[in-house]
Amino acid sequence: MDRGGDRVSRENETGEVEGTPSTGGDLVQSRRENLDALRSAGVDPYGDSYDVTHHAGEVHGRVDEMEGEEVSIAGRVTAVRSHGKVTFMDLEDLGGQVQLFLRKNDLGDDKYDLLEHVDLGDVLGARGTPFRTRMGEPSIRVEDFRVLSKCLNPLPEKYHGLTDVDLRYRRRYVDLMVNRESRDVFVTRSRIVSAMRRFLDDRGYLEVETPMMATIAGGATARPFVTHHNALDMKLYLRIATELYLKRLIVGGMERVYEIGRVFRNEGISTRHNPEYTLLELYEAYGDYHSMMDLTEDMISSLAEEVLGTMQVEYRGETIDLRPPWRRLSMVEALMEHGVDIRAWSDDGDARRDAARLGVAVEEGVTRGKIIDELVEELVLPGLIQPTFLLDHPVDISPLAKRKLDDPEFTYRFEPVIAGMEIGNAFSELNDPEEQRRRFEEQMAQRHRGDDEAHVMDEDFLTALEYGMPPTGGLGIGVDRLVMIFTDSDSIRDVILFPLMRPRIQEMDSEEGIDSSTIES
RNA sequence: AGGCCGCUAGCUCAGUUGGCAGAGCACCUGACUCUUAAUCAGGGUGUCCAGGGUUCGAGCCCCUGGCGGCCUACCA
Repeated sequence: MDRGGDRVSRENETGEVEGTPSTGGDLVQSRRENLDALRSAGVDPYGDSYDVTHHAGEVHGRVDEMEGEEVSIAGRVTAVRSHGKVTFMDLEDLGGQVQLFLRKNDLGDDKYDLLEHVDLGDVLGARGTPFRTRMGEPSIRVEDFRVLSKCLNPLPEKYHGLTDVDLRYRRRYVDLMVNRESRDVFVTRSRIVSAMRRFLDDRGYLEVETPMMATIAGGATARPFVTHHNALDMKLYLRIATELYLKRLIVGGMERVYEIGRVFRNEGISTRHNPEYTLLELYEAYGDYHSMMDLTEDMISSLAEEVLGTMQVEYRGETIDLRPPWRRLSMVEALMEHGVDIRAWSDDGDARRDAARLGVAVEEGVTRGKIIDELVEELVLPGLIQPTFLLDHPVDISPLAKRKLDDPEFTYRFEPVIAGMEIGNAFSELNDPEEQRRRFEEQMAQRHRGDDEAHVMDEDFLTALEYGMPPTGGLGIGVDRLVMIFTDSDSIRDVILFPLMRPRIQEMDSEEGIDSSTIES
């Protein structure tokens, strides 16, 4: 039959040509028509503020005690089941969802007919009284509703949701809209960070902010992003750590400081690495790495208890028990368990032979400590599922950590490991300015041998140490990775709202913004 | 950076040996005053990632490129 004809009956002042029915390929078109229809019915489809008294989840959960009360809620329409003169809708807000029960008798003909122009995904405000339907479903008998915002784009399928990972990251707003699990992850993330602040605030730590852009990118061994300041005509680096500034504050007498902030590392992207990530760093005057271990296990287990209600979390099918005390395992012991006796190495050749024997690739010219680090990472790390402090790192890969008094080739340093993932880094801070200078010089030497991740010299930091920094314990925690464990996420991108993605061609900035200095290598 | 895999309707996915482009949901038309992955009747809405090539004929085969995922490498 000719479909073009009866199609036009429906509200078509757009001058639709016969043969090109409005139902054409464009799903957006029918939504635009509904938008226009609302406008011509005198309804502003992008309405004014709405007086919200309750959340959907609250009504859903307490429907029996709320019966007869008047409530008004607002959220997105996620399902419509129309039965002629009665319509059911699911309305979803951040906290949950509840069913709307809309009847022609209750709303009147004109209002009820507006439902014709409500699409899946529209933001709706509804006022009415909670009750249970005959099927027992907690619902709101709606007396009045308003379209608060029109959704012009079609939503992903209700059953499978949005699973295309690329789209989930690029259009996070859609992901958040339709995938409750995704929303839950970010709510949890927010709770973790705020609980973290409370934990530290309660213990007398001061939250501070230090420069994100500086002329030296120190505090870690990593390649920085480079940018340029026009007025001063100088090169600036985006920070790779907050360490050296926070320690200057300890010198200044601030005693206990922390910063939760983004750091930027110009390195690879993977399921465990995003170029910008959130780092908690804290420093405590008069502490050391033992007090930092106590603090770490105390903090992380408390966060789990507070945010998740348990200290035993499920991660990738394993139950991880965060209750203190955590296992403490030195690097030397750890390798010994894998049949590597680093005490028996008489020179670097022995180290290389052991690495080769175990099939661990080691670059030419790297230091002995680096070889130990690689062996641990390769052999030990993947097996450390339960929380473990991996401790006493070699001195040459720990330029800011204090040397062990009884074993000067190693340092008072540890990395907390959970589920085979390094989630932090901590040490008794090196506070001897002369020793620090020698360490920096050694790093510079490595740099000249081609290691462009080696630490750079920071004269002002040395000057600060010369004023005297108290013995200090310092700790860094990779917040994203911690969130991964708390939310059972296998990719860091699942816990970062907008992870870095290569731009789609049409999103490329043609004028300025992207130039060689920000996308090098 | 290297290797492997993927890209088909708004979404989730099929697509045989190279022979008219498919399903479910969504959407459109109609029915329905207690449904809930509502149901019933009817309708397929497409730059098969892009550009070349082979072929009578390409979603499928070949080449180049784009984007993504996983693994390896670097790192936390």
